[in-house]
Amino acid sequence: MNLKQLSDMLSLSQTTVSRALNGYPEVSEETRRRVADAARRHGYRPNPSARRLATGKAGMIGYVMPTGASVDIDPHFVEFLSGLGDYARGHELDLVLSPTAADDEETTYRRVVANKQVDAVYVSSPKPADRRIRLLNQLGLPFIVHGRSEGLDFEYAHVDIDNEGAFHDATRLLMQLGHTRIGLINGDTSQTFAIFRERGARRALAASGLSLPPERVRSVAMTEENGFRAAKSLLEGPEPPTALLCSSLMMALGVVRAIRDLGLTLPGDVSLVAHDDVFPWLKPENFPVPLTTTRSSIRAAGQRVAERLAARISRLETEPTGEVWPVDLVVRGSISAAKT
Amino acid sequence: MNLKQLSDMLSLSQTTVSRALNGYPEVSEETRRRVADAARRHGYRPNPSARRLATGKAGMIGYVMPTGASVDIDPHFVEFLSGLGDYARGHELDLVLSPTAADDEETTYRRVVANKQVDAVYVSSPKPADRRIRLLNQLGLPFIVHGRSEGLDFEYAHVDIDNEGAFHDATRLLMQLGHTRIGLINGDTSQTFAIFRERGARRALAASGLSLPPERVRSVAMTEENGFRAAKSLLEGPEPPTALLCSSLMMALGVVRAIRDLGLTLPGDVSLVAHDDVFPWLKPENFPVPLTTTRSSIRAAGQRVAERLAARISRLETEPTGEVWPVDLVVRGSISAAKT
DNA sequence: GAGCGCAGCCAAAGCGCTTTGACTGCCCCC
DNA sequence: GGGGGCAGTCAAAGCGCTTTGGCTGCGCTC
Repeated sequence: MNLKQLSDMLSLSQTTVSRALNGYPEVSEETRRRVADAARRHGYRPNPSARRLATGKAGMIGYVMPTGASVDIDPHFVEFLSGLGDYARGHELDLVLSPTAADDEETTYRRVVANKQVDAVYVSSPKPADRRIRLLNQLGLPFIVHGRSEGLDFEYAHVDIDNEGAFHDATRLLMQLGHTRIGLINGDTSQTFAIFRERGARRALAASGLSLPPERVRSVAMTEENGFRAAKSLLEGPEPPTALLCSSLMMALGVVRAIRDLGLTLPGDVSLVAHDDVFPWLKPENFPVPLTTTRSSIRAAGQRVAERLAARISRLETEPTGEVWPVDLVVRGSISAAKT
Repeated sequence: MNLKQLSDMLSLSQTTVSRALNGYPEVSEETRRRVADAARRHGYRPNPSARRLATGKAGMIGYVMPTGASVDIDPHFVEFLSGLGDYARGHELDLVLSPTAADDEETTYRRVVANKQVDAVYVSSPKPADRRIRLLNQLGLPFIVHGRSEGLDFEYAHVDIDNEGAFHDATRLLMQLGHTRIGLINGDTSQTFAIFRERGARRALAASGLSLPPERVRSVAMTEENGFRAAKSLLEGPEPPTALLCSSLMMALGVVRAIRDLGLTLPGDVSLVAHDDVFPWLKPENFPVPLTTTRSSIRAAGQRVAERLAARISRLETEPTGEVWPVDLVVRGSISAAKT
């Protein structure tokens, strides 16, 4: 059933039927009702390809997804996706993933824009002065960044969590417990979230005249293995930290293993605070020693991003506003007072 | 730049230009070259919306993604996605995720088909007599199942691993070490992969006149927490198993924690074999005791599925053939001879 | 030299929508 | 009663491709 058949059936023009269905005002209420009725009865659904050709609107949101042999999509993505889906499901909004070589995202973005494949995109894992953001801003495609960049000379819409505040507070908490040598096992500092976290830790330490020397920081891809290695190298060094901050639960697994491996106790010898993105399949309270965490649900962020993306598409939202969510600090058993 | 402009520029008809670009034979070689040259120089790219309207082909593959408050997309998905991306990236194939309520996938599939949004879809986590497969078969949309269903009266294309064989072999190995009471901590048996695994274990035991009584089996969502609970309840029961089979590394984390929690040793008191889907961020060799695993890369499966999907779209592949991959058995430290 | 086949090209008809611009009554006002 | 305004409707022109069904002219055959 297409528009023509429907309009013939109703002895109306395609114009009128189209307008009736799309809520244009210049259609009488009665006609509108007749049309809506008939459309429902016959299960008429406008053909999206045709509509897209005519309007240029795709009814989809996009994500340019870096892939490649050396690229691992990380499991955070799936949580974000769950959130996106939570919202999109109710709105018949589909998501288009465009795989791209990690070193050539620009081409893919341009293709996506040129093809009018999607009405908006979201950008994840921003870096400082992120080129993708600059590009999208310039191309004029609506977008929302999950996270924040830095050093861009324009505003852009984003949803982020207060990474700096979270790690500041976590660090201060450790300091209140008497820790002065605090190590940071961070994600890759080419990404802003990691930079902010480090900054937060540093700021808290500085407030008491302490510092976070480079040798007490590790910035690595957030895997169990890297967590293990980082913790081990930190704890085996001279003047080992008495407390560790860790940017992900996956790394925390490795950290805990390293602590045990070295015959140390948690939290007796080493206190640990990790960041928890709230995975259903790995919970900080279920660690051998329940983990104190800074907590923020990535899934919730996904929902919000989807919601705002939809708002931008329909022009309900136009300002390039950022929002930054506070992060919970959840105290559990993995921290204790520093030995004196 | 659109077709008309390009053809005007070349003083050719749109027909000829279109045919030249799409490799039709009734175009002279010289013309074809001229056209190709001009197209490249001016960066002409056919508008996919128009093409799709004209041909009905979308140039995308789809996935109907269950979501909802009570649905957790699991991290295996992201690995599969990586694989899909590995292939798709080189072929400008995009992936459309259509979020759906978990209890109403059919509507979404029908919508996707009616809208001609995608040229093919893949189906994951099949159940016995899976309705989605039946539906797709009936609707005539090309598809590939990652995994297998059972009890369907028609053939369909799929890529699966030999779950039964894997767990059979793992079980046999444990039996060769003298274990007779073997427990199974499985995924949700509403899914065929879990059914096959259980069957494999059962078959191996039966071969020696042993059995796998229901009280020695747990079938749960594959989270760390569930692994912990399952292992604990198995090991605390009467006649506890001396060896455990476990369907995922995430659960294995919980299993290991339970073993420790009970003051048991791995592999002294309990041997453990887990299935490893090959995550970059959690590796069996990095467990406190390196894990013996049945191993198969989900990412590789994703690549293969994408490849075959593309082949089906272009009608290079038409037979509903299934392929079943053998699974590696990788022996590491988590198993030992049963105490006598 | 009539007739045929074929290579190469083209005009035009879709594909199924949206949107522009115009038209028809009808009411109302002066 | 002529004219302006407005509500409601419509025909037709896109959107940018693909594909159908010719058409032309050349070389060949008998």
